[in-house]
Amino acid sequence: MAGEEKEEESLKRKKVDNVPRGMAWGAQSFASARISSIREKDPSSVSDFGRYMAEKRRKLNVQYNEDSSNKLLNNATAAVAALHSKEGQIVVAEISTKSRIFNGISIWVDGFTVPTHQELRHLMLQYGGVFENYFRRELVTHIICSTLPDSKIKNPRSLSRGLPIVKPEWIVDSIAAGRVLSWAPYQLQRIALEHPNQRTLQSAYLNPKLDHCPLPLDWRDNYPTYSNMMDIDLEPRSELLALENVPTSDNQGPSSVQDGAVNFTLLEEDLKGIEVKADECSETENQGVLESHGKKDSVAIVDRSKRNTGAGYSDAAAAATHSTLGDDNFVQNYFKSSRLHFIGTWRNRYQSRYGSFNDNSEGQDQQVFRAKSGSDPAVIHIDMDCFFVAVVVRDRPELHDKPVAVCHSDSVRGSGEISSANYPARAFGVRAGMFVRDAKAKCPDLEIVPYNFEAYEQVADKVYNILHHHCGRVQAVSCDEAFLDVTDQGDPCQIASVIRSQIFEATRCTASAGVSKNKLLARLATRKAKPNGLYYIAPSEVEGFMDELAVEDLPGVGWTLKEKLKSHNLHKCSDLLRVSKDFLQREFGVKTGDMLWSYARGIDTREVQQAQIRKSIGAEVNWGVRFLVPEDAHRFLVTLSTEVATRLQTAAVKGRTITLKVKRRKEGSGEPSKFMGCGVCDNFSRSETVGYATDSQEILLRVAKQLFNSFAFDVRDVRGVGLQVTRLEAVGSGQSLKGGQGQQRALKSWLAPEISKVMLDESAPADRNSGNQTIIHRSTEPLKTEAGESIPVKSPALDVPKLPLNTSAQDNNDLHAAAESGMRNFIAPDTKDRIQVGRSSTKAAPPPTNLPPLSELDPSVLASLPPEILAEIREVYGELAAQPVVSSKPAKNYLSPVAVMKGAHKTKTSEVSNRVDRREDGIRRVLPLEPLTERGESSRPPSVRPEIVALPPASQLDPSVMSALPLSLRRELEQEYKRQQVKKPDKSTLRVSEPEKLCVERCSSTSLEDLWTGTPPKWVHMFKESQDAVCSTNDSVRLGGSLYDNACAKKSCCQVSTVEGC
DNA sequence: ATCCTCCCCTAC
DNA sequence: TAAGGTAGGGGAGGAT
Ligand SMILES: Nc1ccn([C@H]2C[C@H](O)[C@@H](COP(=O)(O)OP(=O)(O)OP(=O)(O)O)O2)c(=O)n1
Ligand SMILES: [Mg+2]
Ligand SMILES: [Mg+2]
Repeated sequence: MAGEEKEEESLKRKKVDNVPRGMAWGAQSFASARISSIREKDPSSVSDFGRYMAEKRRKLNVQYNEDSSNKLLNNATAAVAALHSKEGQIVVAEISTKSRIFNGISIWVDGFTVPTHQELRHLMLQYGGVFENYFRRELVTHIICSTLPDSKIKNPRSLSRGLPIVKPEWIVDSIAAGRVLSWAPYQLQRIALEHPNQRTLQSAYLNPKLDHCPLPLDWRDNYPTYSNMMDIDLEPRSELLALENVPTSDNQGPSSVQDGAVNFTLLEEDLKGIEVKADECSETENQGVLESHGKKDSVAIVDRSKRNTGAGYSDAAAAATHSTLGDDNFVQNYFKSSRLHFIGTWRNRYQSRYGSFNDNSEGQDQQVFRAKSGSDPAVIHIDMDCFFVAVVVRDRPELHDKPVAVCHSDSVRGSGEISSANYPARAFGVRAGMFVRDAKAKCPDLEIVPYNFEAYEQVADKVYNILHHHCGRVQAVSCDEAFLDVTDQGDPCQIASVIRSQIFEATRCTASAGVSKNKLLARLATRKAKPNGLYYIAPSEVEGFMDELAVEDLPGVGWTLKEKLKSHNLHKCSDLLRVSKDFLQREFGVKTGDMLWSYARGIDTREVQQAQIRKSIGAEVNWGVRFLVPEDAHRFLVTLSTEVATRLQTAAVKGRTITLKVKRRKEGSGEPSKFMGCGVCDNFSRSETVGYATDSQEILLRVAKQLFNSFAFDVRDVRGVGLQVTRLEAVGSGQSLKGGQGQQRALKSWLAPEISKVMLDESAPADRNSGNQTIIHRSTEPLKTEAGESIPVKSPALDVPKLPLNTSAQDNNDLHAAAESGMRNFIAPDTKDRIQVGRSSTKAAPPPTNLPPLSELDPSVLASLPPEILAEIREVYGELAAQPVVSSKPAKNYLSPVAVMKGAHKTKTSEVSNRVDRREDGIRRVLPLEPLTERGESSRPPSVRPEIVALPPASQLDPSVMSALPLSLRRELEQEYKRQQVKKPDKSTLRVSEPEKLCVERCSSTSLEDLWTGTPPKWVHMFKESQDAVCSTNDSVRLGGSLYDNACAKKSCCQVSTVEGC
């Protein structure tokens, strides 16, 4: 165990910098600055600005509301579905476009509620409202709270400064009523009044100062010293006390919010020097809430985990209560307390508020103008000093000279990580990322303070309001850090100085600032300025400044690159001047080499970018991940896919490529040194590209399961799982499809096998321990394709051929649709996830009577269909059904990654991604597919990509299937078969996976007409049932896994990351 | 050449 | 106990 830890420690990459630096020249005392300077500057513009920003944001019908850290997840979609189940998709579609009843309403949910956080979040999202994860007075219009004890609000209305505190039934009832009901009857306060005892308690919690301090109130008069703040610290508080001192009218509520002015009152108030004493919420109170939730959640699981425990898990007790095994809402509860999740999602929350303002849409004219403008470019970099510590410590004056760090754990033996250390602590060598036990070893008197994420959020908000007041070009780097392009705005140092002063006055936290001519130098200057300073690097000083720096001081040079440079005897920036750019590019890559060469000279051409289009959305958990049986992993994937789907929906984007990342305990490594950590792991990732951008949880889950199973790992070794979606497209941004021949072919090819697929899935009920399960349902004869190829029967991989074909977005403007779709499983699983379809609704032509009602087609399923198919569906159903997208590239074979990995076909696309799998001999690792592998290798040149033909062999197509199809489709289908028959058989033409054959067979034995009966049609039900089958693990898969492991062990060339941690 | 895919690296 | 996430940049190598 000790050795294990050593290994981890040695593997851990640590960055050792952040050495405290001396006060910089140009540093200015914040005390000398006056907040009033802003007000004096242009009071009206401030107010105009606030209103403008609010209006901008209000216009954003896209709400980012990233991250579901506060929510319970499990029943979320169920609740939504329950509300909608009767309406069906079309109705929901109408809701999404016409019934944005919560437009302008932004809720924050306090404590445990019914519906849960997650459910409320979904509801708000669906009905045009906003769900805030972190409370901020200026953003929230209503606080939702079920019960008083949970809320810990003792005088809700008073402490919330007029924000209504409303029971969640208000949300539910309003949706049911189709309009926003008055929240008054739902006020929580009424409950309070009905319970005198509680009311008495409430008054005890009242902050007298809040009641007696007339507003506006200049906090400087009341909090000139830290000693005054102590009062606050001693008072009982709740998270609801995170208030702004915003004067509120009695009738504040939705209406006053919707005028758009309320959201940025903070700025105005700040600029007037107003601060509320109760500004900061007590982290202890927050913790209490979190803990109570955690307990509640844990209780439910402990039983189950006990049932599971005992399978040799060395830390079973801990796992039972602190891992995926012991918490059905592990993902959300974990994120709720994760600092890295907080800072990782912060930017999205920021974008949701400033996004439309920061649209970066500077015309080229402007850019050219700026480029040519005579004045020197000026960039300010602002970074809060030891941010997390500073925010918490401002109310703990007794700590402010002592070494303090933020950490979950305060144990000398703890493995909690230091999030931030103040400068006294850094003098002892304490650094962010360190284990607290190591920090305490360096600094025995280190004081540990807990996190207060809502306060960080709030302070960051104030800071950015100030930044935006001074500069129209603000690039948010993180919650405590930003670049400002202040070219042509006067003395940049003066601006930076004022900003620093205002930040301190508004937040009582110090910021440091760097000023220079580009981002690189500004950032380096900030480093020099810290703490609480300002540093300016004049053009003439650049050279001398850079020479002093070590290479790792350059942004972008981390541990790895530093080591590489070191191996070339390049230690300092001045060393980099000695070598040619050619050399650097040869050695480190073109861009990296150029970066090194330029940065070493202080050259940085990057612009201050206000916003950037997101390219990926994902969530991962590498802490507390412990599975005993595949079902554990499955349940985890449900929550993970729900999380990612929610993020996609919240961001109003869909994506096509779904990537699953898995961390697996490295062979021979024991328990991680970090409690519940992932330890030393190998990293794996595999991706699948679906035919059409999706944000559907069902599809994400399906793919995730498939990918996960394809690894065939022993789930007990899995230590981390991540799910990411890329190739994002904005919802509604797709191009229209035009009708075409190919599209009709596509639809046929979709529908026919689809039915079959449904049958198959239904025939393979989930049974995770049944290794024979899949085989039972298979023919023992290889499936003969039209091309005469046979497909091996026993591939476990073929058990999960769920995905639509990978098609490339390359021909985005080429609307011709080649009919190369494969098997599609995507038939409406149920009535969830309907939002998006409605968006594109125009006028829906009445569907042909012999088609299933559109309401039975799952929009999320539709969303994943290839564009050509969608186009055809749309032709039939009208615009409502189809989101346009174009893709006509030949699809990759529709085989599961396992099959692919085994060499079922050799195109690169199908190769699965992680490096371990990529070894040349990787093909041979998995025995079950050996026959196919060999055949595939020998009979097909690598360059030949198997063309996918979704149609099963005509001989196996049950006539009843055809008759069940709409006439027009049937005709097309028949034509298609005819055409294929005529066509010269191409051996790569038809690669029907085994399940497809099965499907066809099963179809034959079933009354196909029946499939279309009922509401929803039977096949919808079948499809639903099929989902679990997807994830079933069987012995065959296991076998593959062990073989894989062996092969992997043999491979010494695996470029697998074995670093503990991330 | 250029694009795409699968990663690693970096920063907060 | 403890909450090791997130997203972009870019290199390597294959496909086109
Ligand atoms: N490994 C890390 C790095 C940062 N953070 C969080 C805590 C920090 O307070 C905040 C901002 O990061 P900074 O790099 O700006 O660090 P600080 O603000 O704490 O210190 P400095 O004064 O050096 O900026 O992000 C974290 O939790 N873990
Ligand atoms: Mg900082
Ligand atoms: Mg920072």
